[in-house]
Amino acid sequence: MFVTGHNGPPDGDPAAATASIRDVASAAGVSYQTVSRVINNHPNVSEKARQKVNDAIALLGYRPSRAARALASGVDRAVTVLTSNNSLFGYAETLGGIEEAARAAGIQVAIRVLESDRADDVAAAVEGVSDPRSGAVIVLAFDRAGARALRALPANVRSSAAAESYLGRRAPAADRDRWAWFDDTIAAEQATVHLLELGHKTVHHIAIPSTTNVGDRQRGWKRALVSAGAPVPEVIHPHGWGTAGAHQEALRLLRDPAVTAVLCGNDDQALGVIRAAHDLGLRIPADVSVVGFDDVPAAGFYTPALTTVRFDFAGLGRRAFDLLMNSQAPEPAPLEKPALVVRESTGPAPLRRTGKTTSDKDDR
Amino acid sequence: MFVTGHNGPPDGDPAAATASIRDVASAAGVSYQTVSRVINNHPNVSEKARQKVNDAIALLGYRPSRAARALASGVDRAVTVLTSNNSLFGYAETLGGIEEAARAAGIQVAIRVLESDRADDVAAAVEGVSDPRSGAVIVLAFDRAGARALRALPANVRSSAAAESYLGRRAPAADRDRWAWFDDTIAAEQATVHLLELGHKTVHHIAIPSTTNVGDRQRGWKRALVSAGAPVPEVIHPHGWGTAGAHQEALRLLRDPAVTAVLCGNDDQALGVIRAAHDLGLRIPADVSVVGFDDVPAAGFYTPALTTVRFDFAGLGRRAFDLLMNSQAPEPAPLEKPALVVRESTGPAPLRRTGKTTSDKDDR
DNA sequence: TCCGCCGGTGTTATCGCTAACACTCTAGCC
DNA sequence: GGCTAGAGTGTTAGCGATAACACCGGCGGA
Repeated sequence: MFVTGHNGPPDGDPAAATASIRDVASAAGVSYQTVSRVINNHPNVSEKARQKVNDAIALLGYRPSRAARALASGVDRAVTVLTSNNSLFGYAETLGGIEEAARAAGIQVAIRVLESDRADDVAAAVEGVSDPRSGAVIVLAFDRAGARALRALPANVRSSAAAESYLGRRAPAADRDRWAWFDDTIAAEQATVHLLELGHKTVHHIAIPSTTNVGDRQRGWKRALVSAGAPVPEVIHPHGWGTAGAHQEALRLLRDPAVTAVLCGNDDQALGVIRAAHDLGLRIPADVSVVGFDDVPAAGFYTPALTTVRFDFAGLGRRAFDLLMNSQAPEPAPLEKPALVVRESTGPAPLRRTGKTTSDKDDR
Repeated sequence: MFVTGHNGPPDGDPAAATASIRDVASAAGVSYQTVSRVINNHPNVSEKARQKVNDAIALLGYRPSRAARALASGVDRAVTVLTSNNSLFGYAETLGGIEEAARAAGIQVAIRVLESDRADDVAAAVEGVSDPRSGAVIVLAFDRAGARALRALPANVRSSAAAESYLGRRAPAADRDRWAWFDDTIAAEQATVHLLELGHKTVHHIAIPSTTNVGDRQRGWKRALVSAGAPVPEVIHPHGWGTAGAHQEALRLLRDPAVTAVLCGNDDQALGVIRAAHDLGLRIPADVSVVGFDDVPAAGFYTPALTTVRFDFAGLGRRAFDLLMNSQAPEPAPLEKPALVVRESTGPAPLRRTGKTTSDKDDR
């Protein structure tokens, strides 16, 4: 059926073969360069020719070869997302946002996961995506591994970053355009203020592993405390991002009757705290208030329903993609501001905390 | 520095350019075909030549061009994962398993999400991945959209499928080798038996949207009931996979004092049921037992901790990849069997259910 | 001793497309 | 009327690799 190419199936059924640009050209009665112009939307093509070519394309079921395109132009129309744990809600949603935007733009999305934040793993991942011919890269810099990868990325690969807060303080101004991020500090501050306004003397903070030594959430939390004249307790750093670590730490933390409000680094941690409170016989929010971050879909159905900060992760992903492709655009893709969602897990500070721990004075 | 190619940066800094196979060849003093043989592990290359070529590769920082390879060989070393909702735990984990296996094999992973199970969306997605030159495809057939896409996939694209149960009953035997799946029926049966053995007269079932009219979980659940001589209640079909739909349905279902055990289609739904029980003043497991599916990381920290069926999703992903690439291998990648994890949400059947609904006789 | 096989290597022809340049023709200008 | 500008199209030369084939030498068997 088609004369060019090795696109035909190895055995028989020539109908399944793929048409090349030349087949289209001869069917349309133009040179194959004109076909190339049409599929690339070049301006200087007569309407008549464009029509003929498009008809031929439809007739033959022609599909441009990504490989040939990439080879001839020197760069693939693709973006690789570098991420460390794509099962976490925020990561998965961000990836989804990127994919959505990329799909609309006709650009392929590849993924590459970072095994850990160890130097060799980061280096291997960066090496795997550092070929500028393979297209652009978006780094999910929510954690240390991502932040390191981003730093290690060679300057000659087009890239942008999605992060929960701006990590490029020391970067030149021009580089800022490569970042999509939330104002994490203000979000944390608002959540803390919410608790303070409920009458809590202070707010304890269980943190997620940060990209930096002092995360921006921690900064906002501290700012709220200081400006309210509240004491600033030591930050708790459980192991990892998960529920288990926070649960374990909370089991110790909540024994202290002075602890009446806990701001957690994410919803999973908050769930661990809720469970720890339950284990200790404490009521939420009567004895202790809990706030999370992220607003995972299940958060509204926890018992009690979780007060948390909602992030527009999908929007973040779309914006990161947008920054990559249309840095010229007057306005990058819109991004909802983080918003505190008040549910059941926060309430007025208790006059006096109840629960069995009040009587349990055996712990130090 | 390098003489061939347009790989150099547009302006200056030739050191950043990319070496081509020819540069390597001349540096090693061999023909570029020999270089090709070395990077493709062809057998007939002398150890000496191989050594020289590898040295030159390291020296020049040579990296093969994926595009050129794909163009010349006719097929890209890539696999595209077709998935409908990559934020759900099982999907994300499976994707992670695929990525892990693909990374080890040096194969790129791309993703393409299915917007919905509407015919046009499915067709568009399938169209987007049906170019055999773009590499293989793995379909996540956990839902109707995935199952439809898999059916619509042309025979000439290499593909495999990951599913929660085997959907290819009517497929020819050879096609079965393309499937990675769990024995969902047995898993559901075991979970149901667990509840029956606790003394529950029957088990109600809240289902997730199935790929087929009668899901395999439903089949296993029914089998257990029938063989125990227990009545088979009508299956509840909430809207979607989420917590909200299950919560809403459970609010109605649990009003019936005869309902003492609920088997949910996934952990999110189970959370909705737990919350509904709480809303109705019912205790779990004293009044009603709840079982989920998936064992999401948070399940062990719900209040009460959820009894659920654990699935090895990452293993499923690895196996799906394995089936695609090494169908020759004597043994596909190992896959853990689904396993019931008993925690706090299941307990002996109540003699008589308590809770305010017992007195609330206003509902029909 | 001659032949043929085969390990090891080089040569040639594509793969399907884009980019740069060349060419033709018409319209608009002085 | 001659000239130029520019729209519209065709021609040519790669992009960086793979595959098929050709070639060359040494070895073992007849």
